Amino acid sequence: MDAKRRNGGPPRGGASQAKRGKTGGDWEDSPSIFEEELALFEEADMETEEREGQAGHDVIPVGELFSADLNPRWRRPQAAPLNPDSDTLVFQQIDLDYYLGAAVAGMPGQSQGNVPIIRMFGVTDSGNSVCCHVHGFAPYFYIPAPNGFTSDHLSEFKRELNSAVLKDMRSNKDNMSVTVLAVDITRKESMYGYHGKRIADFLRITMAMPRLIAPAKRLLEQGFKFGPFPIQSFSSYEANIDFEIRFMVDSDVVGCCWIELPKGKYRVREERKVSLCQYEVDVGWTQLISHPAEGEYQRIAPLRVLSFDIECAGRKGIFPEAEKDPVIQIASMVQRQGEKEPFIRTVFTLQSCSSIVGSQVLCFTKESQLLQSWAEFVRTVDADIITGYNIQNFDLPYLLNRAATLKVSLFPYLGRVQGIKSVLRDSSFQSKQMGRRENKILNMEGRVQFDLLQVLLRDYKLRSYTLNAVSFHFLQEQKEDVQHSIITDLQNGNEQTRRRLAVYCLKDAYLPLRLLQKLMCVINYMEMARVTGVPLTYLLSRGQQIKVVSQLLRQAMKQGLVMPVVKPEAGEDYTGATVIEPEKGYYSVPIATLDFSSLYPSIMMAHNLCYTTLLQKGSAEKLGLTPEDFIKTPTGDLFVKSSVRKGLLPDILEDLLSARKKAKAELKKETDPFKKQVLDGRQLALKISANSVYGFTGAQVGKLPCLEISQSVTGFGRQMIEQTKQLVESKYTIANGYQADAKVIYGDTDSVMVKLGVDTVSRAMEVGREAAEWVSSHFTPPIKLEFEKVYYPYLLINKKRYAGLYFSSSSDTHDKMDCKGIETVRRDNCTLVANLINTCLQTILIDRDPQGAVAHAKEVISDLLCNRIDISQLVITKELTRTAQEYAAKQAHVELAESLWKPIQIKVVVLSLLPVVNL
DNA sequence: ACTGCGGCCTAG
DNA sequence: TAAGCTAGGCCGCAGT
Repeated sequence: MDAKRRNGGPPRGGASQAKRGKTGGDWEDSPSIFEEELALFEEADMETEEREGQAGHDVIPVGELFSADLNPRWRRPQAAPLNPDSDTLVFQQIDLDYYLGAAVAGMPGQSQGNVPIIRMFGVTDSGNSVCCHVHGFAPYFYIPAPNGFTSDHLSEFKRELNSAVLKDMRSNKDNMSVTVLAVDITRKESMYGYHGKRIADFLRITMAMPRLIAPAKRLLEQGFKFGPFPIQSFSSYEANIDFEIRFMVDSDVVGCCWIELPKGKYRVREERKVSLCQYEVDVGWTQLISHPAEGEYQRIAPLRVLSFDIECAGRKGIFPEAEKDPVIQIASMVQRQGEKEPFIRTVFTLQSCSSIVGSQVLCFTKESQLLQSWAEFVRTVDADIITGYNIQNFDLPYLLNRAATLKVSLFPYLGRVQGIKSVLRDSSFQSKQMGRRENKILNMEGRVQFDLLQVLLRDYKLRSYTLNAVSFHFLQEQKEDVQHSIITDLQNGNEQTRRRLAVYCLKDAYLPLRLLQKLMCVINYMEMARVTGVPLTYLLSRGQQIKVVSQLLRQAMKQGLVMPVVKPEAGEDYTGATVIEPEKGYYSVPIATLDFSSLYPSIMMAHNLCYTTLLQKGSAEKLGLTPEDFIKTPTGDLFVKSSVRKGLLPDILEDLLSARKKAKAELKKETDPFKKQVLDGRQLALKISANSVYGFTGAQVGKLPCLEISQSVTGFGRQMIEQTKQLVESKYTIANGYQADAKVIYGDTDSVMVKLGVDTVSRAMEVGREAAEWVSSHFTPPIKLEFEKVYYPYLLINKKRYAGLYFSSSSDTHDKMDCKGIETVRRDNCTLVANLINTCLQTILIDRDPQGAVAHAKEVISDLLCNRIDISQLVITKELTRTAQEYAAKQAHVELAESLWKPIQIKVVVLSLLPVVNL
């Protein structure tokens, strides 16, 4: 195995070897479909722009020379002159960070020493890139003012804290003298717990730099003495907020929103530009206008998305190492967001390469030239988004290490800020949800790295994450057929064999673009950034919590509430949802399914559950509240009603869900497919966000856990599903004139499956709808039970394991066969088991032929026992999914299942399924 | 043969 | 320093 990973290669081991057949050797055959596709791009190009043309079939023997002007399309459109006195600058911000730098004269904020400066990168409607330095915003946090504190004490407090922080510094390499910029008294209230709207004095402590917040907080916590006050320990508020988030919340900027710099309010940098962007400007942080993503500001700028893929020539059987094995090709495709096709298609090759219609081939004689030129290409194209498959953990690190080995000194400047070197770091990211994940991180200021593999790992549960498998799954398309083991041979062949490799490489750069488009990743992620208010990059690099924090802070600020810093400590788990004991069996009658829509969010809204409404022990008495003022939840926790105070979380949830309703309504009306996609992405983001609020309150090792909220939510849920069962079973009875006594045969968390005793799907739908409406009337809005679907027939195997034919749109034909929890949907089974069970289920549910299912199972098992089935079908996916990353990175072979999945076990699986079917 | 437990993955 | 939640089936394994 010479070079590439991620090629869904053949399993190792004897039995499957024979099936390989089609390896290299026949590369003189007719052009592949992909080549024809490339050629079509060429034709389209010619039509649209005769004069320019991409000279797509050109082969450019670059050799020692490289000019960034080789192709006029590489550069962004010429930027019109910008006059800050008469022109307003409007751009969509896509990346936001901060740096420490010297203050710029005329800008607000400290003028001494290094100051934190927010930097926004973005693109204008005309496709010009912008780098905007935002000045004057400084980090801060709060502490409650001690008793007796007045404004007379401010300067003393400030002085003492400043000197304490200075003394605490191990080294003061910036030679700072001022660490505490300001201390002010403000009227605030803690968001944790209801205490009678008791607004109190808080000290707002502004620090010179973000990294000074933590030591200041620690010193104040440890016990701090100043002036006449005794030594005391201060709890802190909002001292754990990322500086970017702090800025965005305070300036009402959300991720990927449009920013307007009004004329006369900003300055243009001509000389002393530090970025490669076309416009570089300075602005005071209060001068910029942030537009909410509504109306015309829902649009997306023509961002440049660059996808690339590299090939390296490894040694036989050794995974390529950047210190030893050369990079031989880099294919790149660049597409403007919203367009259908990439407008730049190019491949950089080492040694000569025959032409490829529809793409530009640049040939280099020296690898170092190839690398340097590609870096130059990236800077020239000035991509906003960089994508590819596993670029984060393979391609980019490899290129960087290779360039370092070859001492290509100009290579590692891939960001948009001049002079900032891209360096590699290791990071480990750990969460209960995703386990520990080791990642490499490469800084590329101003460009968003959008590794498709990472997106898929986050958002999709797949059996295999190889590019080939993923492409097949989503696009019904596969990679070009080149075995990775022959890559080195292709390279060492002639310009024809290298051409074949280049086509392969181009396709690997093209597929991520196609997938990005098909899955609407860019749009969906942007909408998520807009809805939750975090920068786009956070969505791939951070967890769920930061999104809730961002929303919480925004809502809290409106009401003068501040968020406490809590020390994380794990405690006892709390009780979750109820799963109704299933009446296992095969049902040849329609089963109606009723669901509470957005159960947990609607519980929180209906009962006003929030940090700000929680009555802690003794609070009710202390505040003299009457029983009408608050409720007692099923877990015995107390919360004030919205008549006393409306909670923040219900507010957030209402905003999210009403925005979702709006998006769905607009979606219905919209005809433009592109705008439709945006709206659909938005409603999805809104739904996900609403659902993650509950999880946030229950995250014990989190930013602000509140188990009273989360356990009350699940407590209400348990009560509701129980009550729903009772209601349905008490109303739909023979005694009440119905055909039969209804029976809830199963239910999980927010749903009940009801046998209504009707014999047709359409009747089940009618009664189901009616029942849902009637049950809903017993609950506080916005809690609502909805009719969702009918299963007919229905096979209930166990808790969380069932299958059925799913009817919802029509009562005549089923939409699909729905399988939950069964081997067919689990990724820890070999495909043979999944396929066998799937076929059996189909036979049982669609053909209604359980005997046939048994016969089929027996046949497969006997085939297996007699070695009539290719053992390669027994390849397991368990290893693969667990270490999907390493798999993709190393092209690890999957193992044969013999050790784990013996035929006998398949028998067991099948037999556990079939008895339920009344054999 | 049974039980308890950890690992894995799913349902919701 | 950063990390959404619990319920629960089923497998393999160790101990009795």
